[in-house]
Amino acid sequence: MTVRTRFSPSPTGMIHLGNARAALFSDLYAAKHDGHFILRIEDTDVSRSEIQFVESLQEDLHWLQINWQEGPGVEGQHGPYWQSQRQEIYGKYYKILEEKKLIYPCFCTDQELNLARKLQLSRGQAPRYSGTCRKLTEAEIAKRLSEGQKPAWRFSVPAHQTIEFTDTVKGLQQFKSDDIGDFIVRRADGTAPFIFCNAIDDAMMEISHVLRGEDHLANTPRQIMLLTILNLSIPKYGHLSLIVGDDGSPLSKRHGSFSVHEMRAKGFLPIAIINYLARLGHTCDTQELLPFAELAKHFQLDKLSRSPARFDPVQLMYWQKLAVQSLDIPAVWRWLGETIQNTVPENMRQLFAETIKANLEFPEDAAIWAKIFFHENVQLDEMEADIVREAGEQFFVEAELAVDKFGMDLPAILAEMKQTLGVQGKKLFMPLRAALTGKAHGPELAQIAHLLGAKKMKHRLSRAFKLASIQQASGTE
RNA sequence: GCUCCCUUCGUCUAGUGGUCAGGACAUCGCCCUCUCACGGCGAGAACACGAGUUCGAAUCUCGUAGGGAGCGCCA
Repeated sequence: MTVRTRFSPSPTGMIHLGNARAALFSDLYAAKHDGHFILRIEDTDVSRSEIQFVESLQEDLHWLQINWQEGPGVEGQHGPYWQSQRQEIYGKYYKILEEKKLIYPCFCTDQELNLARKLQLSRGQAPRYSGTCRKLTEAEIAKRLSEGQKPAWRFSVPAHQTIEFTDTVKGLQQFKSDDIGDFIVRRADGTAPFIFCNAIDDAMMEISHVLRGEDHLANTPRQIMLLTILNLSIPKYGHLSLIVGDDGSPLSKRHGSFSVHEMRAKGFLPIAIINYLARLGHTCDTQELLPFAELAKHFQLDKLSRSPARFDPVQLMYWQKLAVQSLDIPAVWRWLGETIQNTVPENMRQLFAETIKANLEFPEDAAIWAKIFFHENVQLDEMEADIVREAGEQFFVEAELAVDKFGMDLPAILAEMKQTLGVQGKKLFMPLRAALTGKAHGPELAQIAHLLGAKKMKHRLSRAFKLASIQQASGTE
């Protein structure tokens, strides 16, 4: 059997980490089995769908390296891949259902429905369509239609049945049809709602495996009923447990920014995100940072966890660090982005990227170093100023002399200062580091020296000298 | 309220009747080292609770508690 999976977002917002995970898993599964991954845009809710979201969604997916073999921009055998363009397909099935008397028109208004729901809820019952319009006679229906009322159509859920299926993640599932109310399969305006078109499209597109959020679990028996009655093929369904925030509640803006778009803007690397996601609620038998193709090889449906997983930003950062370190220098340079690139002199690019790479998590970290290296002065914080004062005037006198003598050759400078001052180790390096960079921590000093150049080094050392002498003057009072 | 799903270190998880309950991230300590990071070594840290089945239960059964989802002319 050819594996065909799909991701079917509705373009009502930016793509989220949870969505991205469902898409990723679907793609990984297809890739693992040399199948097709299909992107289908479920834009049937015209009022909420926006074209801009369709575009950003595709962009985000591509950025994550989630690529579809059929879908928008990649036409295939089973198009169109926009649900809004598939409405006539559904018409055919409405006809069959109507002929078989499996659906009926419902004239109930929103108010009536809401009232009934509230009543049932207050009585401790599950809110379910009561079946008012199911009992309508032909004559009554004809009368209402002639009055110009526009009905929605509901599926007559059969009584006393058990719908069974084996979820590829959660195992055997059983639902009683008596727990399921007659649901709408066709809106009053003639369009098909999710439950219907999603199932029909999966069948039409010959989807073999559906991986979707657990929130769809209860929809599954309905869709199976429909497909069974229409004699269409039923995909294997697997329901992914949801991702929750660190407090166990559903992931939301409260927990930070988790739209793929924002993560991208922040500087997350796609490889970091997909490696993290592939190990969230899924066991991967290796701990290495893997490219997409490798991730696909290691993806297994039976390694999917049944329990909800917490999103852990710290663990994500681990993958981000690995991902950054795995980048080669040209890739680091590109990743830094234009703003930072513009602050680094052309001939310094290679050295700059090499020097700070190990200290980077995001491009914004590089911005700090670019400022330190290429702006005129550095600002010392209290701790760094203390280090400078403690070293004393003489330290910086000697340092300046050494720079005069050896330029930016730091090993030589250090050797000289070791001689003249008789200090070494931390006492030698820290004051220099503080004076030159304004920070107690950072990359290799020898490379920093080359980034700064002798002139800037002298300038900063003389400023450090002044700082140290003020301290000495006041200290002798 | 009803239906369904879930419950192993702080987090992600391995584990399918007999394990010193394993790994990763995080934390802490040591080493490496001019600092941070990297790397190496090590430590602390978990079977939600209660019954039952069994010679033996994280593993099977039933309850309880807690968390989540669904119950739309949204998807």
